[in-house]
Amino acid sequence: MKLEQLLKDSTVAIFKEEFNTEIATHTVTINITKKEHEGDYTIVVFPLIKFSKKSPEQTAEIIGTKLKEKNKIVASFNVIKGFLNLSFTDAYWANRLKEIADSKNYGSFALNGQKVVLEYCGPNTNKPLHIGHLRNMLLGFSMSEILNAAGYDVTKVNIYNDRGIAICKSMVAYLRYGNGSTPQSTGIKGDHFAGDWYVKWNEKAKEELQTIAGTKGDFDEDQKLTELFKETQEMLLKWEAGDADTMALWNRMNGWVYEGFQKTFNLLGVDFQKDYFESQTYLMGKDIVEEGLQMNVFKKRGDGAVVIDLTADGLDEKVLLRSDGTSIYITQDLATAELRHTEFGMDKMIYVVANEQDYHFKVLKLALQKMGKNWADGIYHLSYALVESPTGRFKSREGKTADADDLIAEVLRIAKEKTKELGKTEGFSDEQAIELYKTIGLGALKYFVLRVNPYKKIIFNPEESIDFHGHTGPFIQYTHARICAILRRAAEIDLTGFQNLHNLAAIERELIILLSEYENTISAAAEKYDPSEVANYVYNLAKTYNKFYHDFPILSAVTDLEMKLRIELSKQTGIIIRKGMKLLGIEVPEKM
RNA sequence: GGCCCGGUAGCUCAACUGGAUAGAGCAUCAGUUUUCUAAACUGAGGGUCAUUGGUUCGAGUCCAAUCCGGGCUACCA
Repeated sequence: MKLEQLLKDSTVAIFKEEFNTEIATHTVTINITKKEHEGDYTIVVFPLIKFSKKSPEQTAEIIGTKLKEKNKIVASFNVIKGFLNLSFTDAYWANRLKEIADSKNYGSFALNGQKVVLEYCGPNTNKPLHIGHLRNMLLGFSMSEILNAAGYDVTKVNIYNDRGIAICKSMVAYLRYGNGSTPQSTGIKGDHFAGDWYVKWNEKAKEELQTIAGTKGDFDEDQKLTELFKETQEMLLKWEAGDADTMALWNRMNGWVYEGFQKTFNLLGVDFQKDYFESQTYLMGKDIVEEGLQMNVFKKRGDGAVVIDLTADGLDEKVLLRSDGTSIYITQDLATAELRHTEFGMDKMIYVVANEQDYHFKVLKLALQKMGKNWADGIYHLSYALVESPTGRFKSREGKTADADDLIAEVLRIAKEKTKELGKTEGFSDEQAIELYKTIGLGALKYFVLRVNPYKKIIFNPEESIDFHGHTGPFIQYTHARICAILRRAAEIDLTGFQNLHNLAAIERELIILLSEYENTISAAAEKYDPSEVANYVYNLAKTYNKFYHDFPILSAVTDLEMKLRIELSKQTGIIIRKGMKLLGIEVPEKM
């Protein structure tokens, strides 16, 4: 029985008995008691006084007295203004720890029968992954772990933007200047290799523009005047016509890119159960548009374009199909959504995509809902803000790219340097040491990104942002390593009966309460689609443990029972830290 | 112009969705190792929660207006 629920139900019953009124369970608000006051949980009685028709103090006093009478786990209570602070018996908390220790799957909910399709990453194949993808991947992966723990059946999918003018630019530049080089021959990672030719294309186009009169100074427009661009457009037409040579080159180049991406995915520990390719979906969508027209949800405009009128919903009239009958992005997305629904029959579909596309996803969801597709109610756009450098947005055109691979490499380098400095790898083999640098470096990076609420932008300064002290991944990892050290020494100790210790220190109770809140944290993170809930929870837990660790002897506790309980407390804290960090996609070392 | 999202300590972020004296970390200063890992712990200073009004027992949180910053408002993706 959940403590909160018990308190709420009891309070409702008390209102019936004492004040002869029915109150709704949700009017009883319960918080964890603030540290400066005595107590474990607090009932805020202000919302209840209109039912009790007594002063806040009197009401609190009555509820407190009756709660204590009815529940022997209530040890004492105090009333401050309208706040009823309840303390539970140490026996209750010691048994709560026992309960957590005994429950095998603490922190992973039973399957709830709901299916989720979660799309994330969504790279273009003409350039390497950048810091935005990094935030996307970390959020997406963590969200899938959290939803899994919350009982959902999650399928992770990726969609590759693998066609169009951009990849053709890479192909043309490679044909012209590549001389048959390959990632293997140059030693360049495949996605970077393809990206380099895309950069080359832009350089060459600019060179060519200097020989052309009548430019407007707008590269997006001017580039169309170049021979290079014409060649690229021809390439695109040949691709669309399925020309054998073009397809072969396209396949070859994209193959390199996927190989490169896969390395990054592996390093980060992210994965997908299914890949979608724009090249396979870009022609789809005519059917669903036709369906919408039949239903009179969409309409054909005078110029032949198919549109949906969303002005009543505060949006605009939105084109869904070009006047020449070809698909655009939204057309594909409509079709892909429908396709996924037939494939998976999911209850929720989550798109992890930057907030630049908020409008797009509103349109997508509304259009499908207006077509009467009930499953569209389960569409959720996990929108996240951009990652910016201290001087503003990272812009590839200004050469201020934040390449994901570079960033990861930099973090690993710093982790190695700092770890060696502290002499933490004594007694480690070379492989173990490298593994540790990776764990710590990635831990720092991932935690840095995930501790922030998704809708808030992140200011990222590669030199300064990665820290290993304080509110960081390595701080939490370190706490875990300390716990492991204790447990190694305590391996032989029989912990049976620890719950019989019935006088706990404040910090011990605080720790048990925190452990007790873990499942609530998972629920909150899943409901809000927000991994930062978990990140902040785990930090809080680690910080509290460190204080406990500092203030109390564990292995050399005075009594046997104290020792047992403290070891168990350490053990459970370690387990929850490991589980919580896993939800963030972060590993924790046993030594560091 | 319209719509969406931000604005909290010098910096990076919290605040249990309307609850108590707004909390952490970094940075600064001062401390804590013969005792389980000092990537730790303790203490100090640092705040007009962008501004102004409103709603109520109570507002960083809700409403209105204003000011800053960003995004969208494409038959691009």
